[in-house]
Amino acid sequence: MSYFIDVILPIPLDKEFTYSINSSEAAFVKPGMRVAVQFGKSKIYAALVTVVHQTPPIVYEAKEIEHILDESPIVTKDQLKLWSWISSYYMCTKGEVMRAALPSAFLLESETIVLKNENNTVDELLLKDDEFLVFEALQYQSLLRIQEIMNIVSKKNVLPVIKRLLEKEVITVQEEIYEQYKPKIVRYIKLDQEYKEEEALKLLLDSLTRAPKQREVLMQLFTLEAQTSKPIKVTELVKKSNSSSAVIKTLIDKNILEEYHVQTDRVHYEADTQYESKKLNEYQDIAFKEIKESFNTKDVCLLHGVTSSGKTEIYVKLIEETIKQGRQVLYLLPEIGLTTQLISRLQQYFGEKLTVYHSKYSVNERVEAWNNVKGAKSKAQIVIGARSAIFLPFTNLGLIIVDEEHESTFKQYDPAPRYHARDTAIVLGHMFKAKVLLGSATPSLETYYNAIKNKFGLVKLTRRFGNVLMPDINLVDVKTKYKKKQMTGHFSDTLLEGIQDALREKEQVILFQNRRGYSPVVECNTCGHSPQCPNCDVSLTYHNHRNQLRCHYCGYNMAMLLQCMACNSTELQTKGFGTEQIEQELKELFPDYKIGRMDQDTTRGKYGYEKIINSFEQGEIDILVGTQMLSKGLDFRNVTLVGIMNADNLLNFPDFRAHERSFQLMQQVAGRAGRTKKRGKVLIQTYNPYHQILQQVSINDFQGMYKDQIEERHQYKYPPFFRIIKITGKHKDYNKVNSAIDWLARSLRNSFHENVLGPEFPPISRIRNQYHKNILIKIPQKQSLSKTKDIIKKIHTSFATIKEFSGVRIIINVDNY
DNA sequence: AGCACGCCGACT
DNA sequence: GTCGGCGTGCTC
Repeated sequence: MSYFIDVILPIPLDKEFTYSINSSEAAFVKPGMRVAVQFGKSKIYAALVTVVHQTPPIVYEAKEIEHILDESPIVTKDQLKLWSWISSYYMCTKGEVMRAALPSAFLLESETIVLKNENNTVDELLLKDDEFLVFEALQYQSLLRIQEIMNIVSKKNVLPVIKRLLEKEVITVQEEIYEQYKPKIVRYIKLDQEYKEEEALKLLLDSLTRAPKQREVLMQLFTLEAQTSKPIKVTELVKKSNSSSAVIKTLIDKNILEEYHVQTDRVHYEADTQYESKKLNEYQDIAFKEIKESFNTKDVCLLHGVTSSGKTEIYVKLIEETIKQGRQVLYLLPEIGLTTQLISRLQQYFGEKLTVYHSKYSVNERVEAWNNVKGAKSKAQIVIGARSAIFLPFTNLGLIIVDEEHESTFKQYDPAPRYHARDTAIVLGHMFKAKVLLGSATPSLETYYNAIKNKFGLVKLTRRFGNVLMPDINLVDVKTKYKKKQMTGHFSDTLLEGIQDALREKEQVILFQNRRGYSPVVECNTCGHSPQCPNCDVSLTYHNHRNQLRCHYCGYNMAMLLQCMACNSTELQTKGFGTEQIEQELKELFPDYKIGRMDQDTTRGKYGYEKIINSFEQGEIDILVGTQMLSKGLDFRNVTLVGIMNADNLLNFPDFRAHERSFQLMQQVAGRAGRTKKRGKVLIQTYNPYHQILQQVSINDFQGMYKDQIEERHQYKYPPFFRIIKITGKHKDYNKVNSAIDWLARSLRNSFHENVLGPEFPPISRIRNQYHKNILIKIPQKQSLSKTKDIIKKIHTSFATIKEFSGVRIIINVDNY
């Protein structure tokens, strides 16, 4: 009897592949295990088994697998179900989902290594120069990696060289695969059984009088053993006894000491004093009860609570109840780097039961978290993480919390799968019959619509914690301020007075400017030319700090020009402003105060955020200037003034969500002000103070904003009334994308008629030397989603057969918002 | 995605 | 004349 398995490979191919296995392998292998398989001529991948069966493939001979990689499945059936849902809903391959879902340590790949061919004598004269270099290197080194060969011959394409050397039988090659995950082993030490008797011990110590070092080690070991019942680490003993590992090795060799190894986890928190969770105030308590009530009839509930209303405490109560039932909790956050404050708070309540999972953890740490979740270990009962945490192997999920539900970072944009973690979490919750709580001070229109339409429960929390008042928001009309000459740089007199007042009271100030760098455009005063990025269709942004011009899309940079590239005029002018310029102006205006800046440029590195946040918290910084980052869940006690430098560039963004986003962003930033007793103040500078959205922001009118925006969405056929799929073509040749996407749009129009928008070049049509062109497909609610996707797939397939358009990359983005 | 195979320009 | 550029097609 012959056996076969179907596997998913971690590459963007739509098919599953069939390999053959023998009967003993068939008895062992189960769906969800990884197997190493050869794919193509040389590559070996870790593939994931989905089905074990006995149907031989018809048109080809199945290859055999290399070997089985796991003792037991690492991926659960539920996960495979979720993967399928993601791949069909977001129109990507299962391989792409696999790549996103598994910690990279599970995705082994092979590497070709080059060895000397021992059973052949080489005539060196027959070798060419680069071949000889490799041959010579092999005389000193037993094996070479491709990377090393590249360095030796200083070429990037080394395959022809290797091929020729193989033909001349100078070398052999091997595929080396390795597991990246290495369990962390700790060496412990104890006294050999033989010396447990006091008599024997005494004799031993006497015998060591002439080896004082060894004696000292033993004495220390006794002391340590007396102090604690825990096992003693070798490293600890070395340190305490001031000796070396050599001494200990001698003792081990003499069979006086015995060493043993234990596998431990890298990630663990000290289970320091566990705080009792705080008692809820009356409003929180009502909200808590309402949420539970809504969970009786609905699976999803929206908690709409104004900024600093104490949503976290409610989450904590819900988490407590869920883990009491022995079920797991998933807590999703938009960006984990920004939320150390929240994590340490949760750690105080839940201590060891909490696992943090995100991309900045090492591959090994992630594997451990994965295994702990899979084994339903108590230390992973609560998982807090960014969007990729939805891929963990939960077995008994009871509650999912999606905090800051409106955040766009929940949607993955660039590599496929282009999934939305909030929406996927709802599907995941459904699979486990778990409850999903969405929390936000400024819910997204889609979610709020679902809540209004009774699809989700809706619970409101309108009071700030401790009855702190909502901040007082004022609009400052900079147009008249300029006319009346009441502006200093980019600051209106109103804003400056506000800052001075706050500083005088020893309070802190946050200033928001949604653009980094010094100025986004540099222009020649004589000829009007402005330096552009050579790879992208954008002006270069001037960064004063490094005196550089930088492209924010591809990272291209050059030294700041001294004269215009077109006319050699030395009169160059900067236009527009970013955080850097605000920082500089502030330094001149308030030389006695410390100014901090928080944007992508200052938060590089693992602890970039924390450094700035900490020093702001400690009061080392008086005024903090920053971009969007400032809006995300930071909790500063002493901030009483928030200034938004320029609201207009938010509102004028060419996107159907621009208004909603602006509202959310400004509300969130405003929410940073006045979190304690004193009422906070917010000043918004704008050229357009009568703009509807700004008016609504200023009076906290979420309902009004919702009503207006939802009407516009309805009128212009946008979500939640229509679904949207965006199709983008990319190619380095402008004409090629242009005609290819036009063709695609025409075919799509045959099926979807007026619901196909475009094709259109985006405002920035070239990024990294690739031209982009977009098509938008709007899908009415009554139109079947799956049929629509089938049609799109069919058109895509026939598109792919047209030779003329080959090389044009097509990106399909479902719910591209 | 990778990688091999195959066809055309720029160099020893 | 070869080297190496990239377009094309396939992978169980």
